[in-house]
Amino acid sequence: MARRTKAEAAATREALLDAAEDVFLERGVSRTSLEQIARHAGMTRGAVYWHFRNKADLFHALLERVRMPFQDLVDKIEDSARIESPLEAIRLACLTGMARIEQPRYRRVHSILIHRCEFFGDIDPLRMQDELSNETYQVLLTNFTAAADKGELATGISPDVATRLLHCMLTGLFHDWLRHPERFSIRERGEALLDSLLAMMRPPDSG
Amino acid sequence: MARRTKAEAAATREALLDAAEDVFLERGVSRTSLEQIARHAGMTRGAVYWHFRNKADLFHALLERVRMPFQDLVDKIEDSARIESPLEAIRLACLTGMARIEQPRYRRVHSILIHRCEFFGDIDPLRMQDELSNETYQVLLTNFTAAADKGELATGISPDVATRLLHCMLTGLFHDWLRHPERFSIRERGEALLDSLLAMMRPPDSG
DNA sequence: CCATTTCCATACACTAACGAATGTAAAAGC
DNA sequence: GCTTTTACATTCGTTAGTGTATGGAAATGG
Repeated sequence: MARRTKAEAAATREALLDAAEDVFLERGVSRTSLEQIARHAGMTRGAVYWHFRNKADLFHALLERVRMPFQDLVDKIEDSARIESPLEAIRLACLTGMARIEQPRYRRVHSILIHRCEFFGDIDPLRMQDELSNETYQVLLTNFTAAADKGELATGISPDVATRLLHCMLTGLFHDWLRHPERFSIRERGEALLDSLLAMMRPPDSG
Repeated sequence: MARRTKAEAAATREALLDAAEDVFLERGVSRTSLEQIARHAGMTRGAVYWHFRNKADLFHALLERVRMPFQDLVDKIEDSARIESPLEAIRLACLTGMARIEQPRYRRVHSILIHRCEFFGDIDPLRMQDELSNETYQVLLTNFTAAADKGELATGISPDVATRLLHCMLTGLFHDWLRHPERFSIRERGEALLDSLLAMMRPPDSG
């Protein structure tokens, strides 16, 4: 086979990553061979070993394609809503996050990470889940604390409890949805649950 | 090596299952060989292939050891609390479930199922999670519906929303805890969150 | 326009793991 | 007490997957 142009080479690299996404989702990471990935992309293992060192390196590249700068998302939210109300900032942050996660590429990669792979090489899904979990927890906590200071939380509901409640609800919703993403829209159901929970947290006279 | 008595044979079978639990947790299911399991139990692969057909059969036996009859748990709860209040029945069911899950054997097997294995053979962790999820959802829904009929839910909170909120919170708490079971007790933190959420759901005058 | 590099295909060696076959000594059954 | 069965250990053949080495043709740079 002949050498490709640079654009073609970049295209086959993307095709390999796309194929890996497909086969990983279908068969699980450990059960898929590099041969299967190459065949699914219309290539051979030679192409795989040219673009990536091994399966772990390929997997790492898969994650890189969806690496979302979490702090950017937080900053954007805070810029637009910190002047108004912390609870509204929380609402916007959650909605934006869910909208992003619903995009096919993000959804598929998270599905692979959580349901289709055990830890291997230098990649530990548990650590990645943990980091994301802690980040959202911290953001929620600071905003709920600010909300309490502004009197947006009902008496008897501490920022700590509010944070843990919402945090658990979000991760639970995420896992339930990820098991069957076709059954419902996480953005729609998430918004309903989020609004219900936030309404229950507000002081009784603010309805 | 000589033949063992029936009791000794049963003991080595349990030892093999114990060893499998250990190695599965440590290395993940797909990355552990039957040789490693056998060695960890002080045996050889011959013992493994005598007691089990293959790795899938061994894994199946692992699950059988913790197979909890969910309906029994539900019935026991309903027997003891259906006469009083549906919300109290929910509370008891959740507490009992969390206490059971906190036992080492249940915890370890669930950790393996969720974090340490991809689907393989006839075992699909997603299907098992889904069944458990649906069962708890149905139990919660019927009890929350009964609670609404008895006026135990605040106006504006439908049984449907209440069910989904608590259900998401429980699965989220479960996943958060299972990632680091040593960080906190799911029973203690779960009870606090559960009480907070149920308090927010009750009509305002019932405090 | 020529040498070199690139992008992949093909071929090869090597290993880990499986499953079956076989060996074996003691326990169970009668 | 003799045979049969059990409960493993040991050995062996086979295969799937990996990583590397080599080949080749076209693109790229000068």
